[in-house]
Amino acid sequence: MPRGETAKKQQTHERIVRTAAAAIRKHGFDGISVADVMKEAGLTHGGFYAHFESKDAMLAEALDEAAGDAMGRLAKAADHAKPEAALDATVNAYLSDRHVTEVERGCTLAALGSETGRQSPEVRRVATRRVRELADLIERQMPEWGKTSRHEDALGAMCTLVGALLIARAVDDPQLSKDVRAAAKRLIGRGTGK
Amino acid sequence: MPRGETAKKQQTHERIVRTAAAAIRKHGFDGISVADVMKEAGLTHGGFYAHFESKDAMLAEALDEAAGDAMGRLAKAADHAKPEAALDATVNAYLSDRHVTEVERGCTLAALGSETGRQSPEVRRVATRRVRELADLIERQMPEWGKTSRHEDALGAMCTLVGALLIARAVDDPQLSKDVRAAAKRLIGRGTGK
DNA sequence: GGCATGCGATGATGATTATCATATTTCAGG
DNA sequence: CCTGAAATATGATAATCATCATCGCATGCC
Repeated sequence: MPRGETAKKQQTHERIVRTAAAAIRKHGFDGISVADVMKEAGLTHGGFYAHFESKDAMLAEALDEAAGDAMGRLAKAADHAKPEAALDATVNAYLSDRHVTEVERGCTLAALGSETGRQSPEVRRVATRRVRELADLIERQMPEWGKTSRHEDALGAMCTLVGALLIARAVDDPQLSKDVRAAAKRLIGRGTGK
Repeated sequence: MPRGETAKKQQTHERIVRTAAAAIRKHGFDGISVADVMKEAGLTHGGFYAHFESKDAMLAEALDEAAGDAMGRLAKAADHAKPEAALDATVNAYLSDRHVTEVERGCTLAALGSETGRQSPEVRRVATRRVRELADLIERQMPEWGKTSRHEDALGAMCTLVGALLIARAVDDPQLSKDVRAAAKRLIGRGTGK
C-alpha cells in the first residue's frame, strides 16, 4: 500500500472512478461536474482533490475504467460462443438492441468518440491504447482466411461496428437504427470472408 | 420577407448560424457558449434571443447548416470524378488527411455523433434526416452490381466511413490514424464488389 | 428632414462551475 | 477510552453560463 494511502481511501477512489466511468458514457466528458460525480458516489464535492490532481486526471482514469469494463463484456460474449462462431457472436453483441440502449455500460468509442479528440493529452493517450486493444480483441475472433490480413480486417470491422452503433444511437427512428446495424453486420460478414 | 424581419436581420441570423455550424463541430454541442458564438459572429451576446427562441433551437439550426455544408463538399468531390470512379473519390475525400484535420468543415456525424443522442428532440430530428441524406448520397455513387442491395451497401459503407473518421481523429498516433482509414477503405472496396 | 420601428449593445440576474481553505468526523493504535 | 492523523464535509471564491430587461442608434418611410 503506497505511503499515505489507506485501504479505505483506495476503495473510495475506486468507487469514484467507477461512478465516473458510467457518468461520462451517459453524459459525455463535458456533461458531468465534479460535484455530480461525488454525490453519485455517495460523497460530497470537497474531498475530490484529495483523490485526483485535477478533473482531467479523473477523466483519464474514468475513461480507462469504462473502456476496460466495456471490453470485458464484449470478450465475455465472444468466449461464450464456439470458436467458429466467435466473430458472429461478438458482432451480434456489439450491435444488439441492448448495447444501443445501455450507453453507460457500453463501448467508450461509440459513447465518447467524437469528444475524445478535444480532450487532454492524458485522455487521448488512454483512448489510443484502448483502440488498439479493441482491434486486437476483434482480430482474435476472426478466422484465418487466406488473402487479406486479419489485422487489417479487424481494423475495418472495428470502424464499421463503432460507426453503426454511433449512428444507431444518434437517430430518433428505431427502424433506421435497426436497418443501419443490419447493414453493418452484412458488410462485416461479406468483408471477412463469409 | 416575413412580417417583422428585415433583410439585414436575416443576414445576421445566417451569419450566426454559419458561425455556430463551425463552432459546434470544433467544440461540440456542449463546448460553446452563446456569448462565444455571438462574439465570433462579430456581435455581443445580448441580441441573441432576438434571433432564436433558445440555445437548443440555435443548435438545431446550426447542425442542419453544418450537415448541409459537409454534404455539399462531399457531393462536389464525387461530381468531379468519372461516374465509375465516383465511389472511390467519395471514400478518398471522406477519409483524407484533410478531413481528419478540418473538423469544423467536416462531417457532423463524425464530429458530433456521440453527443447527438443526448441532445434535444429538435436536434435529433435534424440529425436523423441528415443521416438519411448521407446514405442516399453514398448510394448514388455506387455501381449497380447484382446480388446485394445498393441501399444496404450504402448504409454499411456509411457506418464504416463514419467510424473510421471518428477513430482516426480520436487517437493520438498518426500512423494508427492512417492504418485505420486504409483498412476502412479496403473493407468498403471489398464489400461493394470491387 | 423628422419620426417611428426594431436591431443590436449594455448590463444585470441567478444558477452552476472548478478549485481551494478550513472544519469536522472516523478510526487505528496505545 | 484517548489521541493524532487521515479522510471526508462545509463553506467560500471567482469564473462562466443562459436568459432577460432596457436603452441608444441607425435605417427606411412619410
